[in-house]
Amino acid sequence: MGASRTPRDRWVEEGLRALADGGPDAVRVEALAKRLGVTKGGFYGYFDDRDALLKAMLDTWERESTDEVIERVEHEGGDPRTKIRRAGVLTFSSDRLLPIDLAVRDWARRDEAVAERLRRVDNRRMALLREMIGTFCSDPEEVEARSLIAFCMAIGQHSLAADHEGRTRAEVLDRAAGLILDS
Amino acid sequence: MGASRTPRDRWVEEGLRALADGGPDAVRVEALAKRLGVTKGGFYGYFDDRDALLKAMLDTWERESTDEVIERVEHEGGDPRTKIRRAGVLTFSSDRLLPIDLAVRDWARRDEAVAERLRRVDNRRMALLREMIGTFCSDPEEVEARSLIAFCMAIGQHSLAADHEGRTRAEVLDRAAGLILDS
DNA sequence: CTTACGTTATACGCCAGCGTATAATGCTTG
DNA sequence: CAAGCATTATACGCTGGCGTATAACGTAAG
Repeated sequence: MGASRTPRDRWVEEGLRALADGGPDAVRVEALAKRLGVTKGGFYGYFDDRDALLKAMLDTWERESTDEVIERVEHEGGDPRTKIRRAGVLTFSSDRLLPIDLAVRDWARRDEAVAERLRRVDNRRMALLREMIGTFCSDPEEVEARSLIAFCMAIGQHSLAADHEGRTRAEVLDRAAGLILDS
Repeated sequence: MGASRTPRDRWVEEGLRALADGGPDAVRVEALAKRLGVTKGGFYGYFDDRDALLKAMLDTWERESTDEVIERVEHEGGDPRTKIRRAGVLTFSSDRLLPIDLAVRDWARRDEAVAERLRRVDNRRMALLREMIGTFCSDPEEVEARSLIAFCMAIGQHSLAADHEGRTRAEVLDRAAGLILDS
């Protein structure tokens, strides 16, 4: 048998890159083919149509941004605050996952199926936050509130264009994290 | 002279609606015409091309989401916490402005000119937050941190799909606002 | 070396959308 | 009422993108 010269995964990978760069509308079969250095000839051997690729991309994203992140966080251990920051780093400092995450969030506002997937992912992340923050904060209402704040910060900071008058964003974020994560 | 049956503003308005619903790629001249009950015939009397419409839309959005909001907030008065909440309500609870705002944020990640506009808008909002929070918090570092948190919450909450185990989002948000805005 | 099979290239029909040209329409003013 | 002019409809050419069909290609197995 001829080996797969452009395997299914390469299409998914390139699709995720296009999604990150230009949103779902930028995921064009022929454009991906061009970037892969082939024509779209082989594409329809792996996928029924463009929509099947989009689904496969979301499958990959969902798996990578939950199971793999959580597994690594649990495996590497550390105290709760360290775990929170590490989960944040793994998800939201990744050049790979972060832009995809942001694109998916915007996509979810227009596509109910995507919104459903995002809800699954966010609920797992939120559960992790609750667990970690719950170890040093006893009021359940406040645990929930702080978890929400932490999550909103992790996402929102990347959608925010404001400057900070001499301070760097990282400095302000560090101070903000202190306010939320210190009991 | 024949009165303008479909004035320039109607095109901008319908364009903003399309942007809110489907992002910049959904702003299609012929689709807007259909929704306006006309053909695209008149469009090119007002705009050189589709790109000119996009610019006009951003002009309108920029004006409405800064000058008009700030003017109303300043005019209606109240104590700082009230003003903050009112500015948030005006911008981020508006069925009209909120979806446009979120769409513009995503757009800005891919278009430097849009990012530049967003930076102007966000800096003005951030200045308002700083001023208000500065009235009950003396440490400038902490003012900046709290302002960033408040802003991230205002935006981020709408991109977040997680549930809250029996509580409503509004309840959790209220508690979170308390943590940030109480000195 | 040849065959068989999976992969890729090429060519096609189709539709959506942009921008232009030109004709029809309907106010508005004289 | 008629003329003039802005607005709108219609028709066109063009491009890009989807999905299909078929032919060329290359590699592994016999």
